[in-house]
This record gives sequence, structure tokens and C-alpha cells, in this order.
Amino acid sequence: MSIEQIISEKIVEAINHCYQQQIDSKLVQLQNTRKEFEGDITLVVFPFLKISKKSPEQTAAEIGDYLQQNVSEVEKYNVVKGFLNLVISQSYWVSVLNSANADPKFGLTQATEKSKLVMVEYSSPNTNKPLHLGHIRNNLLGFSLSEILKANGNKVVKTNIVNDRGIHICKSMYAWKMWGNGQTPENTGIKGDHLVGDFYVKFDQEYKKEIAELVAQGQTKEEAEQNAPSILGARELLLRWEAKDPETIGLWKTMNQWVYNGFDVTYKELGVDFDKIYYESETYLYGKGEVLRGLAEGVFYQKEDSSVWADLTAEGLDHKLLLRSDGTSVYMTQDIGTAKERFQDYPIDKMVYVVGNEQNYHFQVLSILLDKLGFEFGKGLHHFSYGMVELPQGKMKSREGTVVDADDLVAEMVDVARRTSEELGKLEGYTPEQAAETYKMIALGALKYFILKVDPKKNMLFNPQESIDFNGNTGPFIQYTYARIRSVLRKAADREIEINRTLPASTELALKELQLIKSVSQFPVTVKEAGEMYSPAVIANYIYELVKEFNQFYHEFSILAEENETKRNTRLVISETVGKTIKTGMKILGIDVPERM
RNA sequence: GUCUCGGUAGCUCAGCUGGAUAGAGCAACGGCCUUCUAAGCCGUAGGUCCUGGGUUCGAAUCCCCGCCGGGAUACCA
Repeated sequence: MSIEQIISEKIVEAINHCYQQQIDSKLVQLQNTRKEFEGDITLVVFPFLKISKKSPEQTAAEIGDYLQQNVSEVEKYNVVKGFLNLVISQSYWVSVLNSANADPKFGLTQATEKSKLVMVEYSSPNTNKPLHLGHIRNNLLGFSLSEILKANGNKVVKTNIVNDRGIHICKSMYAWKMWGNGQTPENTGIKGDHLVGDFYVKFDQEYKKEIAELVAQGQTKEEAEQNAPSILGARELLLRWEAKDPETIGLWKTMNQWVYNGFDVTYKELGVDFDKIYYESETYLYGKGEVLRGLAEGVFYQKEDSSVWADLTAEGLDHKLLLRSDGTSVYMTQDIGTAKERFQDYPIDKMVYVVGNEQNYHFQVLSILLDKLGFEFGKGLHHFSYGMVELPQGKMKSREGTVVDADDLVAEMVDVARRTSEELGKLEGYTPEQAAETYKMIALGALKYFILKVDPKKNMLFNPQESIDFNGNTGPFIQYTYARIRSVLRKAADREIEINRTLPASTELALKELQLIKSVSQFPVTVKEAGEMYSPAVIANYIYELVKEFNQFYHEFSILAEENETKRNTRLVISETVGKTIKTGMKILGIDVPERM
């Protein structure tokens, strides 16, 4: 049981003892004591004044007396206005440090057989263009969220549904057929997803030209959009694809494979992976049966043109189309099918969709529809909705060429990391391979931390000129601190200093050391909070605070040069524990930390 | 129109399940490398927490009317 829980219980007891009232423990508001006051844990006593019918100061003093006498960890207390500041004994903090240091899984909850199985869907790319900054946010959030759920004792299946069919894919295919001249990733040296993406752009260019020509010939814009040869060609390819025309299927498979090979490289670079991949081409027909069942059961209704709809006006929403008049599926239909499929494939307790907030309405409707269809998991779906990444000039638009390409961005950041590192003269003695690995680690650390430290539900701004920064509240700052700690520990080992990892209860701690231990002790709570809030940002901001504190400590105190061996040992144990906490926390964010930088 | 998310320092963001003088980083200015990594540390300056009401002992935080911005809103996925 944590010290907060113990004190909380004892406060309930104290109220009962002093004022003969049984109170709900929810009334007990504990917080960390602000740095400017003496103490570790603070009780806000205002809520108890009605019960005590005494002044805040007197009430606080009476509760303080009781705690001091009945809780061994409470050494003394002081009262400032309505705040009761409790001073916890140093020996308690020493024991916290000892157990944090000794526990290799400090802060993490292990999964057991009884753990919930959570499926996390993320990434979900289209196979007609390469990944961009928006996908990066999705991938990083999805991966980190999975790690957070694991750290809270859940079993996690990471899944990716690849949108590999539809008119947009046919556009790339059409462009390749018309203007491709047999280009392949192999004969051009262009990464497969980029090559296919180039043809998607090419399609749009030609399509626009054709529209302009037709308009010049007297057609309206709407007519021209329907009659342009390119769009007719793409539609024909879609029909052939659905008719399973071997040549079309062959081209589709070939071009998709180029894209997958490209994605694999990007995913590997980003350090994200999946346990199960679904392909929409294989699942897009599944939902239709469910919708027809719903229609037969009277859950849905049919219009004269034979399209099928759901009436959601009772839920305060609109009517939603589920099957077109020609009987084909829409996006929603497919997601119904995919959901059912997944719950058949795995004993899922909780389904999480990592999808942008532009689809809030979609998932709200999906949840209701599945519930109406009688799936008990319907209501429990969780849409992890995150905000857009914006550029200084506004939203990214792939057709206007204002997207920040994922591969380009990573490459550029690696380059900046290398230049910075070389300028600072770090990594001397490293082999080129080791150095390259470290540059990549730093670059990705910067990118990942930059994105993950922001509250997921908020839109965020990415400024290519300014956002690539390695100083201040950044990933490299944290990595640097870790490398410093490792360096100290390496030197300690070189000097054959043995670390005694179990500090005696009587160990004396300087203020800064105490603060560091308190920060470390918050790690498990932080992991839990991140799990409850579905927020990697909670972890990121915690690590930053911890690291800032360590740097102050590092600056203020000598570790290896300390002549008093007891003090030196204490500082080594603290450093080691902080280092371990940094590493574990960063791992949850999907960020690696280097031994040197 | 309706629904929804947001508005905190010049910029990017914390803080938001109500608590003590609203915090960081960047940018600006000034200090600290013969001592464990200066990708660091210390300091100065910078705020009507969008406006206005309400609830409360106490509101950046909760509720309501506005204003501004993003997104969604019946046959794209």
C-alpha cells in the first residue's frame, strides 16, 4: 500500500476520532507539498471545517497530531492556512528508493491469465501513397498507447487494417498503366510506396487537365468531372477488380506489394509493429450480411430505391446509410464487418481504435449500430481520437503537395542529429556503425517525443524549421541525461567502485536527493494515470520533470568525486534508479536511450 | 443549422477529477566549462488563463450566454 493510501485511511480515522463523524475517503484531498513549504504530502483541510466547526488552523493541527501519533511514517507536520503539510520520515523514502532500485519491473504491472485483452487498431494506411506526418502521429500514439496498456497489466494485440482497395487505388493503377512506362521500384530505385504515390499525384494532374479541356469544350464542371477519360478509366479498373479480372488483380497485387515493401521500411524506421494485419480487400464484404440481418430483424429500414438505412434520431443523431441502392457497402458497413470478425478471431475485452478526431461521428455511430445489432461489445468500443498535425501554412493536403513525408522527415532529422553530434565532438571512439545508430536514436527520440508530449486530443503545430530542436523539453535532452548517468556508472565500474544497493534506513538525504526519490516514487502512479487517461503525454511530461530534477542534482553534487563513501554510494544508487526509470518510461513511449551521446 | 473539440507568455505546450504567489521549453538579455558529458546549470524579462455571468470558503480548472478557430454532419474510405 502506498503512503498516500495509508495516510488517507488514517485521516478518515482521525476525523472519526476527533469529531465523531464517519466520512467518505473521497473527501480526503492529498497532494504533493509545494516545494516552497516544508513537507512531503499535504492535506487540504477546508472540506472538514463543516465537520470540525473549528478554524482551518486548529482543525489541521488536530488531524496533524493524530497522524503524528498513529502513523509511524509521519515524522512531524506544519500548518499553513488550511493546508496540513506532513513531513514523512527519511527512512521511508530510503525504503522507497531501495525497492525501486531492486525491482527490475519498477512501475510496470505484469499481465496474468486474468488480464484483459485489448486490441489496438492503429496506422490503417491507404496503399496509394506513402506515409506522412499525420500517419506518424497515429503510429506513435498507437504504439505508445499499446505499451501503456501493457505496462498496466493488459494483454495487447496491435492490429492494422490496410485500406488496399477502392477507387483511390485504381487511380494509381490507371496512371501507372497510362504513363508508367514499366517503371518499378527496382528499375527506378524509388521506394515502392513513393513510386505508387507519384502515380497517384500524376493521376490527379492529368485528371485536372482533362477537366479543364472538357470545360473549354463547353461541358459544365460537374459533367467534366464525370466524363474525363482518367476517371472513367479508374472506374473501369474498379469494376474489373471486383469482377476479379486476372490482369487487373495482378497489377493490383504487384503495386500493393511495392507499397507494402515501402511501408515495412518506414514502420521499421519508426520502430512500430503489429501482431495482426487485416486487409480491407478481404473483409469489406463481411458487413453486408450483418446489415441485411439487421434489416430482417427490423433494426434497419429500406427506402424505395432499396438502399438500407439506420434511424438514429432516437439517439439524437441522423439517419445513416448502410447499403447503397445498388447493394454495395459503405465505409460503415465494412467497419461493422471488421469488428465482428475481430471479436471472432480474438477473445477481446476491449477494442481501441486509434483514428483521428475527424472520425468522431463515425465511431459514435459505429458503436450504436453494433449495439443495435446485438453485439455486447458495441458499447465498449473506444475511439482514441487524436488531433491533426498542422503546418505553419495550415492543414496538410497531399494533393497540394504540402504534406511532410515520413521518410523525408526522419532522414532530415537523422542528418541534423549527425551534424549536431559532430559539431559537439561527441561519440569519439565509436565505430561509424555505432555512431550512425546513435544518430538515428537521437533523431527518432526528438521526433517521437515532440509528438507524444502533446495532449493527444489537441491539434498540434509542426514547424519544420523550428520543431527540430535538441535543447530544452525534447527527447534528446532526456536521452542526454540518461547518457550522463550511464557515463557516471561506467566510470564507477572502471574504478571498481562497488555499489551497495540496499541503503540503510538511517541514510541521510540532501534536499535535492529527497526530491529525486519522491519524483521516482511517482512513476508507478504516473503509468497508471497514463493508462486511465490513454495519454502518452502524461508519461512524457513526467519524464521531463524527473530529468530536469536530475540535471539540477548532477550540477549541484559530485557523485564520483565525493570522498564520503556513504554519500557517494547513495548518489550512485539514486542515479542508477533515476536512469532505470528514464529508460523504462521512454520505452513506454517507444523511444530508445543511448549509452553515450 | 446541429453536434463536437479547442482558446493559458511573442511562439510551441504543461497545469484542467476545484486548492497555496499560473509553470516549462523556444526566442531575447546576462552569468557558469583546468573538477563525473555545457545536447547542461543559474538568473532577468515576459500573463485581462478569449469576454461576461454563476456555483464555492476558494475557479485557468465546474455550469451557463456569447466571441474566435478546428472537425463532423445521409450513398469517399
